[in-house]
Amino acid sequence: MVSVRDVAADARVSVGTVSNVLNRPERVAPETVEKVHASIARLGFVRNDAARQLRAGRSKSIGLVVLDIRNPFFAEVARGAEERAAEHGYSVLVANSDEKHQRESTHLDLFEEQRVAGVLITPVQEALPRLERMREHGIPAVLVDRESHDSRFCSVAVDDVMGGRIAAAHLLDQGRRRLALVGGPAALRQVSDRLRGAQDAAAERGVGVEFIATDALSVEEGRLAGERILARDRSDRPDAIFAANDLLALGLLQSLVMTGDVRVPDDIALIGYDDIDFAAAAVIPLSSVRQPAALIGSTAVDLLLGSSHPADEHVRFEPELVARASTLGT
Amino acid sequence: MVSVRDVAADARVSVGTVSNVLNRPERVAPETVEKVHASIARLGFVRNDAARQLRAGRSKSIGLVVLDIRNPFFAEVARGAEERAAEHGYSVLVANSDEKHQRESTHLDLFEEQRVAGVLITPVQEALPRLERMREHGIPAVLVDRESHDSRFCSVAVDDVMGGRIAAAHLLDQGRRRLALVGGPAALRQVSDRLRGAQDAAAERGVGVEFIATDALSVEEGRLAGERILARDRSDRPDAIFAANDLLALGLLQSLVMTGDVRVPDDIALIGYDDIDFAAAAVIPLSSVRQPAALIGSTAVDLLLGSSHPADEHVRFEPELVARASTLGT
DNA sequence: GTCACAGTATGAATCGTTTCATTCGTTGTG
DNA sequence: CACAACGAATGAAACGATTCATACTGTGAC
Repeated sequence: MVSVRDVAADARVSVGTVSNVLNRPERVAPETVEKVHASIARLGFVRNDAARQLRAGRSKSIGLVVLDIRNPFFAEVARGAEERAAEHGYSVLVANSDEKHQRESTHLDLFEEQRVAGVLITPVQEALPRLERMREHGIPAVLVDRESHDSRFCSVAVDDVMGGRIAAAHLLDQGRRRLALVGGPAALRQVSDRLRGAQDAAAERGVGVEFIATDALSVEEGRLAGERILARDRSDRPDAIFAANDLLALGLLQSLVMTGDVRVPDDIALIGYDDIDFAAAAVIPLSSVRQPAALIGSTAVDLLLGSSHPADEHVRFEPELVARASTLGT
Repeated sequence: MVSVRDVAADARVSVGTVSNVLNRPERVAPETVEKVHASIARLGFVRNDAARQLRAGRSKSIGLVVLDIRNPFFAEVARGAEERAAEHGYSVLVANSDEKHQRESTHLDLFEEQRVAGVLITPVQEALPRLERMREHGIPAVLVDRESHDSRFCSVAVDDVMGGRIAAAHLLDQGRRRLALVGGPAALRQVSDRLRGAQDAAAERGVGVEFIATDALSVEEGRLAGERILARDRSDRPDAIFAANDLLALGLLQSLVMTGDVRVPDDIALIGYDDIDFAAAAVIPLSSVRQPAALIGSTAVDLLLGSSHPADEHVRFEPELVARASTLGT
């Protein structure tokens, strides 16, 4: 493997000069730069990032921990983050927690060992103590898709309580009264906040919200929840369902409408959350609550790398109702 | 920042012993192990991966370059790869080429600087020379979702020509004769192979296949292609469309069915490719050609890390027709 | 009492890059 | 002609973990 030393020898300059050519060519005489570049090309030299990092004490990577990369919402967040990070000369390491503490923790360990410049994370639950410790070790964190007023972490979030409120209010406006929220695990802030918002909106009109728990926020879990609802007596079913995300909603559609005998929205109105690309093309075009995914990702990077910002800046975007056939009828 | 040296001092042992506790505790006396662990915990020591890598000469990461991480097919491939890699103690760095040479190349540069253990890649076009050079530098590659008989690289692929054949044959079986393939860029092997397979199947029955080019394989591009088709005279439209992937197909559905006046499958039958989760829940449940995404990812990792395998093993999976309403009618 | 040996622990050398205090050489000025 | 000043290049030190040849200790055998 060829190193700066080899390049230096080949170009008949010192290693320091090679390094300067690489990092601040303006301090090196043009013809020397030329000469060194020629040697680099001839020998096929490739900088060793590990050595560079070791010296620098810090890597040029940002860790991103999401709940589920298969959820297009998070895929989009990741893309937004990646793009902005690249502009700053950083790259993004994406890790999946699969909504599991254990996996989240393992990934944070890895990120710590890599001395990432910072971590963007959608915590599974209360990961704050762990993140505090990391910050003491010089690794800052930005909470993504998650409010954090109490703590001293930056955060980028969409108001999930308001989102839940918007979704439920919309269902109520359509004349529905037997509301259910499908989602889980309940410990996820996304789920509990959206539920709370829905309950608030419902309570104002004197109705309650049933909570139908799932093990995860996936299409498959949505399908299973749908089957459980189908197993009930017709009179015992909700007349409106608010799914905690679009994956669940699409799964629900599959079992309720396609294998079941439920008409949407006639029998049950359905609204999802995130407004992923696929929602608009669903069997019954899916109403949803839109979040600016890519913007969330890029903003999180800005907060992490921004030098001017205070240690606890909170950016909050507003969710937006996108009403389609699944709640409006034809 | 606390280092092995600090731990050693705190535990009153040598740095070598600390390292041994970390890496081969069986060679260290139990009580010493105990003592060192206590110091590690007390000081909050975290191993510096850069230093470790520098010494080792190689990282415990695998680079994965996909065309588009927002495509659930690739998200699933990534997950499959990640899971298998974790079993071997490796992690996966996912990078997006967005079907652009430039970006692909930049990511490969980065991976090379990081001395990754290997690269899994779905090349944008002919990236073989570049990959050969990387192999000479000790970084092996496995081609993903891409045949490679000519070269000496391992590959994991699904027979795209056969997939195209299956899709077209199915459309022809439904009595369609004016076939079109929507996809692009044409330089992508995925696109050209699927087109070729479709043309072969069509030619056998004496019909041709129109090629409707798109700039990318995305929902948005599908929408645009749909609009272009809608702009045509009714009599000039195809009666069956084979979309090069499900994203395009879902975009086509959106413009053809939801904003346009086309009935699917009555006026135009539509089939996609990949059978992503969302295909089954589409406005018209989408027929598709299924590929075992997660298996592709995990197999690629096996090929890369497998010690026994020859340098040019080729794993090929068979695509599978999944016929739904978008080609079958109700 | 000596020797061999196993079980542990040691610490200097190493990986490849960057940094920075120095040195070198040239030009311009008084 | 001496000296200041500046641009350019130098090379040793440092980053932190791992490795490996060596040293130490105590036990059992002869």
